Amino acid sequence: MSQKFYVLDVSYEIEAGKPVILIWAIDESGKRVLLKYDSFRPYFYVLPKEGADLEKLKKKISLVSQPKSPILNMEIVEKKYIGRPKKVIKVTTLIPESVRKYREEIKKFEEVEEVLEADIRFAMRFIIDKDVSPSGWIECETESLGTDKRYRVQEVLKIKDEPKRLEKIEKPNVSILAFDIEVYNKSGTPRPERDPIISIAFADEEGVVSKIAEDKNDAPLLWWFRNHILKKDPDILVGYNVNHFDWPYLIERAKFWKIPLDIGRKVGVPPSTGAYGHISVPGRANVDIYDFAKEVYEVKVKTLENIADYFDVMKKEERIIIPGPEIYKYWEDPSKRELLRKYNEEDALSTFLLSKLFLPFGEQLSYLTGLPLDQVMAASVGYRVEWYLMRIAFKNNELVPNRVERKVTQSYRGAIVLKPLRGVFHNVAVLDFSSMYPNIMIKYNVGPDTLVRPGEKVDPNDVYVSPVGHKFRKKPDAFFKKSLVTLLNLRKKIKEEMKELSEDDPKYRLLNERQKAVKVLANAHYGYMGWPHARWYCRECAEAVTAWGRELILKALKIARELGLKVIYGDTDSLFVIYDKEKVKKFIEIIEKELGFEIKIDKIYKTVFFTEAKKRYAGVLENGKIDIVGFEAVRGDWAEIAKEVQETVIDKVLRTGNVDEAIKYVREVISKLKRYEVPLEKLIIWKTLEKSLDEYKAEPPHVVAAKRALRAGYEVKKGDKVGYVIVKGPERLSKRAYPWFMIKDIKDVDVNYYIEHQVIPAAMRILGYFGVSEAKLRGREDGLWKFFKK
DNA sequence: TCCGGCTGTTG
DNA sequence: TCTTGCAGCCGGA
Repeated sequence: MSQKFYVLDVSYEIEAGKPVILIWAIDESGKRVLLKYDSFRPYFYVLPKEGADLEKLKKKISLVSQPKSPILNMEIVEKKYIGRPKKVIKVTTLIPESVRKYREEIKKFEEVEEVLEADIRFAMRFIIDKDVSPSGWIECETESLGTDKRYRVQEVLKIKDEPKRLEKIEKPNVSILAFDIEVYNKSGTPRPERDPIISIAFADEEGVVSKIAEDKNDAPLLWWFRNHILKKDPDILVGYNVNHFDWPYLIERAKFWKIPLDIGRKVGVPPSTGAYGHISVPGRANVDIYDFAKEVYEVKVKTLENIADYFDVMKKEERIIIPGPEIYKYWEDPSKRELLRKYNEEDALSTFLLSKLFLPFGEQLSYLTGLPLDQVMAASVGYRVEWYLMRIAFKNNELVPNRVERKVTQSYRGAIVLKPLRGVFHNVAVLDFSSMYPNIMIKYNVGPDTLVRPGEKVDPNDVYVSPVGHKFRKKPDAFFKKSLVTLLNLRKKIKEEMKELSEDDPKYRLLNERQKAVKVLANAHYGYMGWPHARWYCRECAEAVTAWGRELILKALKIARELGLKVIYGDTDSLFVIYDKEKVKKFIEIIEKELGFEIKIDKIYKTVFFTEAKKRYAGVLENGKIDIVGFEAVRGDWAEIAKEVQETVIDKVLRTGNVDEAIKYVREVISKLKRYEVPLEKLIIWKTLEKSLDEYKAEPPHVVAAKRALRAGYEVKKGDKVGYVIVKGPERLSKRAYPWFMIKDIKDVDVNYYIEHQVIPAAMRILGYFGVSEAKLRGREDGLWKFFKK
């Protein structure tokens, strides 16, 4: 009988010398099962050199066959390689690990041009070939193998026929368990070989539980951790920054005590490091919520508290926050241990609540790309696009190009940014080309397969010529075009389906996440082409796309002016115009008719303000909300106090036009600073260490502060955010930068720096354009001051 | 006073 | 480890 299964993860194992695909799944009744499929075999392609004798080559390949993993089959197949038809030999073997060895050997043959698709992991190969989607459904004929002590599932089943993809949107009840650990860290950054775990908390649908270590022996805690997961048997494990902190720490501590950490669904198998630096747990999806947080760029300092606060999951004012460097104190003091427990539990709970919010999108991205849920968010944007493209390639009989090491090649020209008209404007419409780059790629059939290479002869009627001279064949459809059309049509279909549903239908929510995932993938295609690491890298293609984009926006600008629309500003695919309803309507029609692209009103500003700087403006939207773009207020590398001041000034000036009140407000903040009444946390400046400390040529403040933290015993590495504060003293500024947690007394802080270099510049950036002088802002009269300065 | 290093942003 | 264009701070010559 045919059965339906929701796929959680796909892996494989070698059983009796043969590979068996393992599909960890949930059946329609909610039973956790393991499906075994034993008739899939690893393979790769051999692309012969021009004119090579294929039969001879086959014989030569058969000679390298090894008994442990013999070459089972060789077949000459017709494929396409970057759009050109090719005859290749498909070589099938037995053991996935042997593919690499065969590749290295066969690559050396003089008749061989390239060995292709020999670097696709076996489980992914299966997912692509059988069109299986993790976080989606399959249907197949099965035979029960009953229970099996080796696997922690309710039933093991053997797939008797072929697993078939099933389009079914409903989701079974997938169980989520969140956890968080706290560790002892008296001497700065905790070290697992020395510092024990002092508290662990779990959170799920049923609530929160935790356990605190009684002494420095954390073995009981580790056993409790293991047994709690096994008891709960979650499908998805979540945590915050677990891939780079909690898991490596737990694994080290478990090693120290020789405690088995086999918390997955395979008995005796501990977590291991996966392809994208994530921790892989057999049979469960181990998901790091930090991977979602990374992409929430509205939140600058991405601590769990900040992300949870931003998404209204747990407000900062309503919870306990213990600063990292002080955690150990709460454990050492018995009267404070309950606070530590509370803190730990609130972290686990907020992680759980965030996972409910984020996972649906991750599941849809997983469904589309084919990457299992635990990998898809850990993988970078480029890899997500690439796995999606590999599925498209398989469906179109296209060979997947190998990854090639490329030097940092010459860069290319990007988009156009118009110089804004300086000042305050009312009733401004922002007109945006819809999906400009994807639509250019589709219209001009852009791709490495249609690109006319130097020396190739073509009829001028058969190609599109970009403004920078690159030519693309009009036929057949480019590989990227197929991919994009598929995505754009899918999005249309999803949106139509959504119209039939009410917004509180769970199916609506799922479809909405899916259409968002589709959009993300489509929009990343252009950037992918310009990524030197991409398999389908094509610099000329990316260059042509931006060139067509520039042409398009300039043509639109001309049309707007001819219609008498006043253009204030424009960037890449948008034009800001004074909103004249009739003219804008006409403009949209002309763009559609004459240029063949869709342009839409994205938003309307009641008031919008520009300095002469590009990519910086602020406005009040029709709904009354303030929108700030580019200015210090929306950057993460300015002190909170400066951002707050600028935001308030913008609000006052744009909404009420009350410049005097803004001045009064700034003066008050300056006075507060002088009286040390602004809390330290609003004075921290956060910057990322983009390199490791010894790579810096210069010594900017955040590097100086980072070095101080390092000397104090804190681990500081590339990619970390460093929060520093400027203190008083005679030396130059950077020498006075200290890590925020090393400041003992707020009176050590150089408030003058914050007044002169943070608050006043941030306020003046706006007020300067309303005729306010720095002297006036400081409370002095204009005149003499100005005279002396000049 | 100018330039390069550096970061975080932009669409 | 998806792209380029841009502003602005800081140190050092």
